[in-house]
Amino acid sequence: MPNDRDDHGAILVWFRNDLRIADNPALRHAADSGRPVICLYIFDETPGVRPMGAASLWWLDKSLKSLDESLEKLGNKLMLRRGVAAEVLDEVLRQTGATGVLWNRLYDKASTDRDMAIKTRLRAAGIDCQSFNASLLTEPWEIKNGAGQPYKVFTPYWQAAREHLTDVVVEDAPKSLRSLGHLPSSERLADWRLNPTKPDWSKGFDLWTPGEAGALARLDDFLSGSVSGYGEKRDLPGVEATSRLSPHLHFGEIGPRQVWLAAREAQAPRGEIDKFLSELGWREFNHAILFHWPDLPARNFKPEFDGFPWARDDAAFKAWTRGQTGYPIVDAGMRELWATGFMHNRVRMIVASFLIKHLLIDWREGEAWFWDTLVDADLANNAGNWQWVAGSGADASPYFRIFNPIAQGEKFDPRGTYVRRWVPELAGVPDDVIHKPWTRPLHLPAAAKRLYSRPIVEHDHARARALEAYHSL
DNA sequence: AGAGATTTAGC
DNA sequence: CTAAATCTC
Repeated sequence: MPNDRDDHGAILVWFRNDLRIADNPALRHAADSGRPVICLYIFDETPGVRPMGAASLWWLDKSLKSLDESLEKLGNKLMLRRGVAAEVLDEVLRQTGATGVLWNRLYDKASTDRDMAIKTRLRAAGIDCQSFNASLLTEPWEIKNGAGQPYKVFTPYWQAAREHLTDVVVEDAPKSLRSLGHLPSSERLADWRLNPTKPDWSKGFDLWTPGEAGALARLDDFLSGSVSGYGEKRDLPGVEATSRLSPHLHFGEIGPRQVWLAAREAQAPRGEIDKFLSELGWREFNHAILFHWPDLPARNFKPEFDGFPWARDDAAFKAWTRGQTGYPIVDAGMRELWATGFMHNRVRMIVASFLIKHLLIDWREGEAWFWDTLVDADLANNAGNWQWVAGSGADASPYFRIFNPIAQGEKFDPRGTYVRRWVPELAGVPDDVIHKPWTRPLHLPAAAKRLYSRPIVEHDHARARALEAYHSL
C-alpha cells in the first residue's frame, strides 16, 4: 500500500540550530512516519530575531553544506530558502502539499514567539505541527526549586537537573529518508554570501571542521585524550585541554545528550568527567535563565546595575577589540578571537573583566563584539557569561572580583606560551616579564620595544576606579 | 570561576 | 618562619 502513505502528504522538517542527522528527534519522527520528508533550512528574516554575526555566518555556510551531504547519503537533500520564516513555510507547504511540519525547539524569546505563532496558525489550518527537544538535556521549565520557581544559582540548579538525567537516550540517525518526487527549487548556498566580505579575516578559521562529522571527531578526540587532565589543565590557555565543542553544540551538529552519554562511557577518572559535564551544566543553566528572563541579552539580570556609571570611550574599546591594550594576556585573547573565531574560556573571563572593570565599558558592548566575532556565539551563553563577569547576572561573580591581568597571566600562562603565540612581537621577552613587559624596558628586545605599546590604563588606578564606580550604585 | 591583607597552624 | 586559612572589598 505505498500509495496509501502518500495520501497523507509529505512532512516538512524545519532545521534550525540542529544541523545533524543523529539524535535529531524531529528528523527521526519524520523518517519513522514512512512519508516523504522535505528538509528545509530557512535563512530567517523575522523581525526581532537577532541576525547572526559574521563568524557565525562563516560557520553556517560550512555546516549547511555538510548537512546537505549527509542528507544526500540518505536519499534526500536540504532545501534552502531565505525570508520571513512564517511566509517561507506557507510557501513551501503550498508548493509541496506537505501536511506536517516538525522542528526542534529554540529557547530565546524571539524564536519562541515566532514558533508559537506559527504552530497555532498551522494547526488551525489543519497542518500537523510538532516540536521536539534536540538542544538541551532538560527543558528549562522542568527544573524548579522547592517553591516552584526557576533556580537562580548554578549549584542547586545543576544538582536538581542531574536528578532528571537518569535515562538520557540518544536516537540513531535514520537509515534513509524518503524524498518527494518533485521538490520545488532551492536557493543556492553560494548566493547567500555567508563568507565574510574580507576573506583574509577567516583565513585562520581552518582549525575548525564545521558539520556533524567534525563535531563527532572533536568529541572523540577530547574524550580519548585531554579529558583526563581536564580539571588541572582546562584553565591553561597555552595547553589544548578543553573540548572546543561550543560551536558544534551551538549549531546543533552534536547534541548535549550525545556528549553526556559519550562522556559517561569514557575511560577517564569520574571527577574529570564530572568537571567537564558541569560545563554542559552551565550551558543548560544559561539557557534556562534566558528562557525565564528573556531580556537577559539586553538588560541587567540584577536591576541594581541599571544605574552603573559606564564610560563612553571609543578609543579604549577599539584598542580592546584589536588586542592593543598593552596587557599581554588581554591582547593575546583578543587576537586569538580575531584570528580563529574562538577564545579560551579562562581568557574570555580576563578580557571581559578588563573591558568592564578596567575600562568601565558597558558589558553589552563586549557582548556585541563577541556576538559578531565568535564562531560559537550563542545568545544564552554569551549574555549569561557577560553578565556573570559584570556581576549583574544570575549567580554572578561579585563585582569587586577584579581580575589582575598580570597576575592572571602569571598564574595561568606561566611560561608565556599563549601570549607568545598570539602576540608575536613579545616572542623574545623573558618569562619573568612576559606579562608585564613595561616594567623592564631595558631588557626588552627591539621588536617588543618598537611594536608593543604600554598599558592603556594602569592596573591599580583602574581597580580603585572600578570599585568606586561600583560603590556609587 | 579574585586579590590583597591579616591571622593562624604547624614546625 | 612559612604556608594555609580567613576576612574584606
